[in-house]
Amino acid sequence: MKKTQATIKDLARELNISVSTVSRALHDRPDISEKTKKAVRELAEKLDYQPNQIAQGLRQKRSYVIGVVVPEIVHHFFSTIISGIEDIAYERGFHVMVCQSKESFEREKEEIETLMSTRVDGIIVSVSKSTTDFDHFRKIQKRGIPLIFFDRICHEIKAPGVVCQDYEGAYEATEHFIKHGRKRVAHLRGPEGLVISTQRLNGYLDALTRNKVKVNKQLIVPAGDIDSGYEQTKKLLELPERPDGIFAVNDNAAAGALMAINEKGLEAPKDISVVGFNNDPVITKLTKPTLSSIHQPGFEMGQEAARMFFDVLDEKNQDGPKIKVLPTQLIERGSTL
Amino acid sequence: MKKTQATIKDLARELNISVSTVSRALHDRPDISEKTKKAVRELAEKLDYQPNQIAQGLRQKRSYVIGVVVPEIVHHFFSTIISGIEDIAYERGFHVMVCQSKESFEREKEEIETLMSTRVDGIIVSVSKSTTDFDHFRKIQKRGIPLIFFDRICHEIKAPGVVCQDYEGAYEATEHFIKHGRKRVAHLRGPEGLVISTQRLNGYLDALTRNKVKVNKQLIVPAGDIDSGYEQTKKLLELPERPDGIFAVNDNAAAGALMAINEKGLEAPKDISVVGFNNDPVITKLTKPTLSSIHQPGFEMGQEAARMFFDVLDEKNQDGPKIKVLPTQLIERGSTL
DNA sequence: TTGTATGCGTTATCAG
DNA sequence: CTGATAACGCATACAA
Repeated sequence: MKKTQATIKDLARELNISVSTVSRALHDRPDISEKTKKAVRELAEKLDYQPNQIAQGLRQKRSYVIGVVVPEIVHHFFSTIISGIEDIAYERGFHVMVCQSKESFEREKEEIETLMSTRVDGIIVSVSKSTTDFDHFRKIQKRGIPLIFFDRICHEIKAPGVVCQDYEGAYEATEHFIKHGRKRVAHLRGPEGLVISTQRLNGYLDALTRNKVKVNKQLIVPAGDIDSGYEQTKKLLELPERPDGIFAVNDNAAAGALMAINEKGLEAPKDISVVGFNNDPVITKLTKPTLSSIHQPGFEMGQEAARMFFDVLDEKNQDGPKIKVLPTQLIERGSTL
Repeated sequence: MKKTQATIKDLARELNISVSTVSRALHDRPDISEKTKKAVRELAEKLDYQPNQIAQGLRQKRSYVIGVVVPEIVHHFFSTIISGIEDIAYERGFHVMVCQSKESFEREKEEIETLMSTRVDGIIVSVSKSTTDFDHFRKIQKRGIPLIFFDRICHEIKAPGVVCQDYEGAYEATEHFIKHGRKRVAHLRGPEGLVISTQRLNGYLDALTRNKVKVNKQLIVPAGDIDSGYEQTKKLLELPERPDGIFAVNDNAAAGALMAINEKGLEAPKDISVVGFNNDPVITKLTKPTLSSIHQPGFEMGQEAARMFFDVLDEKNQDGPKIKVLPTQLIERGSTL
């Protein structure tokens, strides 16, 4: 016995009717008698028939697949977003194909190329750190494939996107320090060229200046993971006037900062307050003390990105691409007071 | 101007040759003149032609997609495995479609159903905690679709799989405690019914008995995440004879255990040693002290699972489904001595 | 209410 | 060396 999946042809042959009748019965079209519908459905059940999406896709020029490109799925934030995208996609019978750029421009280009060759119906992207050329995104649009950005969007390309209040979150965190009397607030900043880094940096800078605190460039250093957060903070603590607050571009860097602080025999938040970004459920729980952080609604961001895709697909976006901004929120824990 | 992707037909029309010639030229068949090949290639380049994988798939009864079902992509271990699978898949021109069961049996069933309807060429699964019925796996095989298990395999189904030395890792960890004079070793165990839980439990039990340490059932409690690890350890520390070592089924539970230990004013590893499982790069760094853990080769496990899939596809597995066991390794950090 | 014919983009078979 | 044609599985316009 050969193991093959049943086709409508098989059903048609067995029932002595035409394939089109089978097709229509399966789709519950009104112009088919209840009797044949029932017969078709029963046989389909019996033979465990499942429509071949490949064939359907070819016919309807649609794959029912959304391509998603993220820097790394290991990051809690990105995997949460993927779940959000899936949530909406599944409601509409779409699947999600996830690719990782691993923060490499070359890989990002390749992944997009292969997604296009699988004829995904749309591509949702968070751009890699190292991407400075954007032709591969233009290519997507040139082919008429809906393109949506999330989190790390690309201002050079006219496309819808979802971000969260990076600027406002950073502003809030920084101002929180100042309101509690901290005057030497350091910033562990993200990589240059990434919009979110700039936004968070700007929020930090503006919060300082608007609260009449002088910006000290020595206190702005790059750090994006535990190790660099640790190293950079170690250096910061050597400064003649060491910081009394640290706002980090993400929770990993903030965790590294706390390690350096503890090692130095200092105490957070008494000597130095620390705020991270992402509100990672694991990291914020494990640091000593627990880490205050700016919460980003990752799941909702994924949902929104998927909705934007469907809006483009349904041609609902009358008035050009919009960037939607989702709210962030400072979650206070042990590392601030 | 309509935005459509160029097809083989477009190339043929433009060059005044037949589609079959174009197809053959594109595939670099020997029976086509260099001149036409060159012309075709150049035009393809110019029109940015990309083969339509949907059509190719229909024709060749192959989608070039591997379906992967994991409990949750947020876990570092699983996302690492996915990267491993992708690594091998991409070499062969295959893509990976990842689904999450979210530890729900129902969702696992659904995801597998939809993967089959997209006509994936194979399915690689790590079974959910709540799965106790296995008919959906049998269905995959009944349809002739290659099925591979990894990490959380299913002994009831005859299929190839990759696991790591869960038993041996647990044995090594437990014995390590005993060799260092610990006699009251507790175990934070995983959920019942999961093979890896049982394996790790058995490794723990056997290490005790073979080293002539009496098993104390009070010291075996369930815990799989930070919170339950914390709560259960708190209770363990209330025992008249509190444990002097804790072997946890994963790093999250171990991290929770360390929180309880620190809170109680005890010190690891002096008062209690702790070993986790997974060697999560973030968790093991952040606990106080840093967490010793059993390393599992996640990336390699993914690679191996993918290789097994291709072996089935290429009909290379002459002698029935094999279960491959990858080595684990105790990585010592601050929480043990 | 049902059947016939056609085409989606590609590849394989058979002619020439 | 190249072309015509059929087929993959399905859906739809058009007939009947």
